[in-house]
Amino acid sequence: MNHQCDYEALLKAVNLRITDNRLQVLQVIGKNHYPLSATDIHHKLECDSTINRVTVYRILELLVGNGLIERLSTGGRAFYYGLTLNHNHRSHAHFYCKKCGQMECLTPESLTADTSQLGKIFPGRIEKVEIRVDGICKNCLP
Amino acid sequence: MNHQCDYEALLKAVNLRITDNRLQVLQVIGKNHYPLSATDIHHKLECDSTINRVTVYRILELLVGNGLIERLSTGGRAFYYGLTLNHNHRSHAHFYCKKCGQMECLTPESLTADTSQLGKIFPGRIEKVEIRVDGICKNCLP
DNA sequence: AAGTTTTATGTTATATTGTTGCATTAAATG
DNA sequence: CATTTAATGCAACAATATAACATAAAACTT
Repeated sequence: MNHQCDYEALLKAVNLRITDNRLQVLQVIGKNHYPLSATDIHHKLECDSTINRVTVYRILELLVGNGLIERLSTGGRAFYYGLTLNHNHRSHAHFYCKKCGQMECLTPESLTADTSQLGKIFPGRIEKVEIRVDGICKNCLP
Repeated sequence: MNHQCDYEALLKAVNLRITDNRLQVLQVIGKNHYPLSATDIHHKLECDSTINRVTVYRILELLVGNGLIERLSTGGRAFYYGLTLNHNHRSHAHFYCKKCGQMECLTPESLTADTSQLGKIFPGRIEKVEIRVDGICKNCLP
């Protein structure tokens, strides 16, 4: 979503060391306009580097834990990852095509949730609200 | 959610044969007041029957396919299953506690989504909208 | 700068969840 | 009752993620 990010700065901001692998993972996620799975990311990186699959998982976990990326669940079995919302990346829902497995970002306007009541009445700690639309994307429609 | 269901009638209504295993799976899901994973369901059934793990998965798939139950994704790795919405079971969001892994149904009022725009502008086929709140439930709060 | 500690990465093994293929049992149909 | 079809069980497999331990790289200490 956010093509011009300074990924070094992002890492620095949360006190993480800057390594090649971390930058590459962030870059792949950042320049993609929809969320990717760990396998997607690993495949993209394998083209020009030799990063290990497990390292990808570890970096993803680290970045999620530090709030730089977010982990989305899908109608399928894998998690997908996208850059965390920021000033030029507002909260939005996602569409998951159960045929091709691709995630798509929906515009913030197309689907909005009113969470104002929830915060008042729910007794636990709320960390995030995930809205996902499942179906068949236009490319996979018969 | 819906304790007094006639599960035989539900199966009949969608032209599925009535078997003991199917009834038991439906009963477990139906009498539970929050969605359960396949493993949860299997464990509950193993107490007084000997149903196979794979059979549980197959029945769940069948029931989802026929619209009797719905499959929810969580912040974790397993799918959870609950009875499909009906007249006394309105559409609602779910809360997932990432500590104990339990799902909770939220009241329909506490969180509502406006999907009116989406249907108009989205070019693919929309099958469902899933809203999940992740966090820590009150029992797991420190 | 050399040695020590800490952190990041790689490698292999394992866990979890779900699915497939095939044999067997049970039910429905003729 | 014989034949076909459907349901279940069992064993193997597949996909995704994590854990345990070894090694490499970086940071820190003297």
